[in-house]
Amino acid sequence: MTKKQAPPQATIRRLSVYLRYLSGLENDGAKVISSQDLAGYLALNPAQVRKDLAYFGEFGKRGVGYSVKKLRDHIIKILGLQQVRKVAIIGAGGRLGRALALYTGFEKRNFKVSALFDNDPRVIGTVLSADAGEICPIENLPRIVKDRNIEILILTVPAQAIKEIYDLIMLSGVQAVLNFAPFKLISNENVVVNNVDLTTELESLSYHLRLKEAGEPLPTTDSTEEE
Amino acid sequence: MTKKQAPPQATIRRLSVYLRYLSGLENDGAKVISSQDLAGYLALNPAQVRKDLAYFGEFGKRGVGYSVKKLRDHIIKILGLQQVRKVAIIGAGGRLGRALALYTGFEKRNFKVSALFDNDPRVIGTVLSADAGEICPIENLPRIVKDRNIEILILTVPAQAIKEIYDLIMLSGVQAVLNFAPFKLISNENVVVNNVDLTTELESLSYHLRLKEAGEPLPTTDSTEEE
DNA sequence: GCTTGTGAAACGTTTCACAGCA
DNA sequence: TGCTGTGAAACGTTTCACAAGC
Repeated sequence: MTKKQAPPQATIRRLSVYLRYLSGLENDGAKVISSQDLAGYLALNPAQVRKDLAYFGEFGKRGVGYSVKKLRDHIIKILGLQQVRKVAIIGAGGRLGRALALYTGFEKRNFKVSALFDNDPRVIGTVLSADAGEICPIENLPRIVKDRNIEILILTVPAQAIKEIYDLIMLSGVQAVLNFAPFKLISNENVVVNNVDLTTELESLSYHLRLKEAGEPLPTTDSTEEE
Repeated sequence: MTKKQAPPQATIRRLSVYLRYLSGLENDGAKVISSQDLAGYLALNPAQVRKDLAYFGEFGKRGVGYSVKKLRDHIIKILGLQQVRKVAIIGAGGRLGRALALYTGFEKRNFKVSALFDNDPRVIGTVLSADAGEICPIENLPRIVKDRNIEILILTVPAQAIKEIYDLIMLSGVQAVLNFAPFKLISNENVVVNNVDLTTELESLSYHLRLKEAGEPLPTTDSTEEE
């Protein structure tokens, strides 16, 4: 095995998808899976699956495939999912924030919503779940993040709130942010940011609708889509 | 001007981001913006901004920049946002579905939630908003999509529901899907799909946290997507 | 002067094709 | 035989660098 280079971001995301599929396979009692089968299910190229996994070691057996259980355990380790990751939601009084605060799917995947924040006095003090406790004022973010060892912040605030919270986030020392707010947060050396922009998702779909309206029953094989 | 090739998917998404920024600029009274300034604000390369725009025409003036108003209008046309796009939510009884059904931000961007679906008898018949009317049984999806000219479906259903709804979606003739459900839907020639996977977003952040724990340097990346 | 539009170069990711091994 | 692991090729996107034009 030679010197490995850093895996692409896309590889990390696919690992997460492989993991979910492998968990299902294990429940069904499957012992072994080939890159062919894994790729087929997810509409990927088998070589890509093998490359993705090879970034992290040699997990397969030639002529056989990958042990479902062993591969699953490896991916859990690679993604750092053995331990519970504590999460806080900023903007917990809004619709999306509340929905995420009450969403139970995170716990199944080892993420625990452990604090809630908002700046609206009407919701501060409200209790949405036992684990997360009451909604706290945003000013308390740095202290509470440290007290409760929060590792990930989920942002669901309106656009104008960014000015108010950016410095507090940086002060908090948190290292990862999942941003649903309608502005792009840039990763820096201290904080990794994943941006999810619902408007952009809908607008990119609108673009494809417009393309079809414009009538491109095509001579050439187009395939404008991605994952 | 020579033969244009198809713009990358990433370009389409950036157009959506440019559009939001341009709208803000216009409110602030700005008349002209350079690729330099636009790129600076969004942490992009100026050449990339120019290339993105050049896929669709020559909108700028050399030595000057781009007219904020004209560029904004162009992007609206490119993305097909002049007209209202009707949206339906499948899984409107769940937490995320409800939050999106009640979210008012879509309307501001010209998307109108015009129908709601669920398969839970306890929520069918419930009215969440005047425009969307009452929550309908999923069986009615194909008929209602056609009756109300729904163009985009938003999926917020649990994993096991896919078997039940996949054929109904294809039958409905809808051409675009925004999928929040924890399985990957593949685009085909009839339907474009954007996948947003909350678990994958969190797990990729967990990977970066684990990297830092292991004491490795961080390549600053960011994401979106996807897919 | 300044900024756009664009070929060409650089970079990154995916796919191919096959050696190596069970 | 069957499937993995991997260099090399193919492909796609981003960045550079500069000619063209205001």
